[in-house]
Amino acid sequence: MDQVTIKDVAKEAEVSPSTVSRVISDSDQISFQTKEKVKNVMKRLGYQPNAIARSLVNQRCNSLGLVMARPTDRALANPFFTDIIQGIAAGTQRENYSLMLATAESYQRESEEVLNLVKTRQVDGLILMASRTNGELINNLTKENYPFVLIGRSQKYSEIPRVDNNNIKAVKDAVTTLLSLGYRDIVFLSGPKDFVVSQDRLQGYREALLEAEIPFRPELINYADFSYEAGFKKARQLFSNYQQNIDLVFGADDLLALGALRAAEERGWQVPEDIGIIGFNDTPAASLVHPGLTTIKIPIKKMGEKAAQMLVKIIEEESYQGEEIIIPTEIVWRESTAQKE
Amino acid sequence: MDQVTIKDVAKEAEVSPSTVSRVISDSDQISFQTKEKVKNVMKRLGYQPNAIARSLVNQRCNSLGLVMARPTDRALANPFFTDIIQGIAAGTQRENYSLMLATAESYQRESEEVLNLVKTRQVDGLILMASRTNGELINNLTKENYPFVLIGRSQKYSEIPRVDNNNIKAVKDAVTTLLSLGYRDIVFLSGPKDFVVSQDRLQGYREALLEAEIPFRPELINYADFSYEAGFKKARQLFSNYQQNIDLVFGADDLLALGALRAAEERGWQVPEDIGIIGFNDTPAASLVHPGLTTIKIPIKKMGEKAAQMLVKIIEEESYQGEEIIIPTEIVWRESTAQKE
DNA sequence: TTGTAGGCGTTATCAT
DNA sequence: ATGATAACGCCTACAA
Repeated sequence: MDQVTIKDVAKEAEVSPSTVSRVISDSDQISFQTKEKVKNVMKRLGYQPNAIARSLVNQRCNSLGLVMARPTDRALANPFFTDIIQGIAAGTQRENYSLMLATAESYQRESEEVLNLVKTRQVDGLILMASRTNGELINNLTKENYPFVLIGRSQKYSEIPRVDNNNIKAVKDAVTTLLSLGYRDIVFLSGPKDFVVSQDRLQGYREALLEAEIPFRPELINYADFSYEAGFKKARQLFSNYQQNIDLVFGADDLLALGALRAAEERGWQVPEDIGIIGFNDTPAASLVHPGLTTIKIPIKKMGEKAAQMLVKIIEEESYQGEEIIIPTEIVWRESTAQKE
Repeated sequence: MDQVTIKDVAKEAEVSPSTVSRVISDSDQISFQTKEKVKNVMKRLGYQPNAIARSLVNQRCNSLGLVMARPTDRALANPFFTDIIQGIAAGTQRENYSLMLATAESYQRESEEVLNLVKTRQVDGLILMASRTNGELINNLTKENYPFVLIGRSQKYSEIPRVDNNNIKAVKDAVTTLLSLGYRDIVFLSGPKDFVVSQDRLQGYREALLEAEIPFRPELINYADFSYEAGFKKARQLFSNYQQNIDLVFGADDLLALGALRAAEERGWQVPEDIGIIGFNDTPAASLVHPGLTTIKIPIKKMGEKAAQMLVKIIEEESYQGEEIIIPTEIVWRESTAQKE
C-alpha cells in the first residue's frame, strides 16, 4: 500500500533513479541487461509511476475534463447523457487519458467549474456540450487558445473544433422521404425556440417543404418544452384545432412525439392510419411503445469517442487546431409511419 | 494562459513564497495587512494554486474515482447510470473533490482500471458498483485498507462501506400491499439468477407470501434477462400456460414489467382489470406507457451523493471506517394495479 | 509575523 | 550506457 518510488527501485536494482526513469520510458540508450534487471525489480516491488509527480514535471496531466450543466441533460433527454459519457469515456481511455467529470446545476456554475478545472491545471483540455448560454465561455477559451472540443453547435461561433450531427439535413431528409410516402400536412412540434437544435430541426422541415414546393402553413409549427407532457398537451390542442387538415406530427424530440402518440390514442385516432408520427433521438421508449415510434437516431456514443480523440490530437499535435466532424444520422422506421394509400 | 505561480505572486507582493502559501491556507499566524496585500496580488495576477503540485506534496489529490463496467449499466438499465453519476458528481463537488470517471467494457477490465487509478495515485478513493464478479477486487481493497465505497451489495463480503437500498424489504412491502389489495396469484418475473438484486427481490417476494401464508407456487417464479424482449416473451408464455391462474405480474425491473404489459395487450387482456402489473426502478418509460406502470422507485441520485460523502469522510477522518447506509424506496402507484373487486 | 531550505516523485540536461 | 543535479509548484519544519 505504501508508495513504491523510483528511488526504491533504483536502490534495489543497484542503479540510479535516472536509469529507472529511462527504463520506464523505454529509452533505447540503455543496455538490454539493465533494462531486464530493472523491469524485474519493478515487477517484484509492484512499482507504478506516480501520475501526479509525472504531471508536475511534464506540465501535462494526461486527463480530459468533461463539464456538463445538468439542465443540458434534462433538455436533451436522459439517454443522450448516458451515451455521450460512455462514448467520451471510451475514447478517452483509448487515448490513454483519464477523464475528469464535473456537473453543474446551472450554466453559470458550469463556467465556474470549467474555469476551476482549467486554472488549477487538473486537465489538459475540455469537452463541452453546446448550449444557448455558454457562448461567452467558448469565446474565451478560443481567445485563450485553450484546447477544447464542443459537442453540438454554438450559434455565434461556428469555426470551432466540434463534433455534431447535422440536424438540418437529418430532418430535411426525413421530411422529404415522408412526403414521398404521401404525407403532406405535417405538423412540426419543435422544442424551445432558443435552443439551436430546435432551430436547426425546424429549418430542415422548412427546407424540405420549400424544395418540394409544398405550401407553407405557419400554424403547423408549434413550440413546446422537450417533455412528454408538453408534447401531449400541444398535440391534443392541435388535433382538436385542425382535425382533418393534418396527417403527420414531426416531434423534434422523441418525448414530444410520444406525447403526440398518447394524444392520438386518447382521441381514438389510429397510428399510422389516421395520423403518422415521427420523433428524434431514438430513446429506448421509442421501441417500447405501441405502435413503435419511427425516429431519427444519432450515434451518440460515436460522437463522444470522436470528441475525445480529437481533443487529444489538439493537445498533442502542435499544428493541429481541430476540425468540424459531422456524424451522419439514420432514420429508424417503425410502425408509427407508413406508406399512405 | 501561462501559469502564474506562487513565486510570481510572492515577488509581486514583495513577500516570500511561504507567506503566499500561508495566505492560501488562510493561516492565522500572518498579519491582516500582508494577507490583504497578497490576496490583492493573487486576484490581480489571476493566480490559482496548481492542483497537481499540491497533490504531490500533500500526498492527496482530492479526487475520487468512479469505475463502472459497461455491462453493469446494461444490466441495470440506463436511467440508473445517469442518476447515479449525477448524484456522485454532485456529492463529490459538494465535498470539494474532483471526480475521475473510468468505464470498462468488461469486469476484467474494470479491475484493471481500478488498479490503475489506485496505483498511479490519481485518486484518493473509489466508488464501485456492486456486481457479481467484482468480489475479488473488493476483497483486495478491503485487505489493503484502501478507501472505497460500494453502491449495492456484494454477496460474500457484507461488512463493507456501502450505500444501497433494501431490495428484499422493498419487494416484500410491495407484495404485502398487493396482497391486501386482493391479488393472490402473483407471478414473479426475476432477472438473471446470478445477480444479487435478482436474488434479493425474489426473496422479498417469498417472504411476503410466507408471512401471508399464501401457498407457494414454484411455477410462478421465472427468470429472464433484464430486457424488454425477454419480459415480453416470458410473459407471453406464462399467460398462455396459466391463463386464469394468475392475477398479477411482478417484474424485477421495469423493462420486464413493460414487456409483460405488452404481452397482456397482445393477448387482449385489460390491465389492471384482467391482470395487474408492477415493476421496479421507475424508469421514465414507466410513466409514458398506457396504462402507467406501478413501480418501485429508488432515490438513485441520493444514493450517489451519500456514497461520495461517505467516501470523503473515510478518506479524511482517520477513525471513520465507513458504514452501511440503506436508502428507503417508495412505491409509485399508477394505473397498472388496482384494488381488486 | 515572516523567511529559508528541503522535499514530494518524476523527468531532462549535462556530465562521465 | 549510466549517474548526478536541477527543476516542476507547492508545503512545512525550522530559523530568525
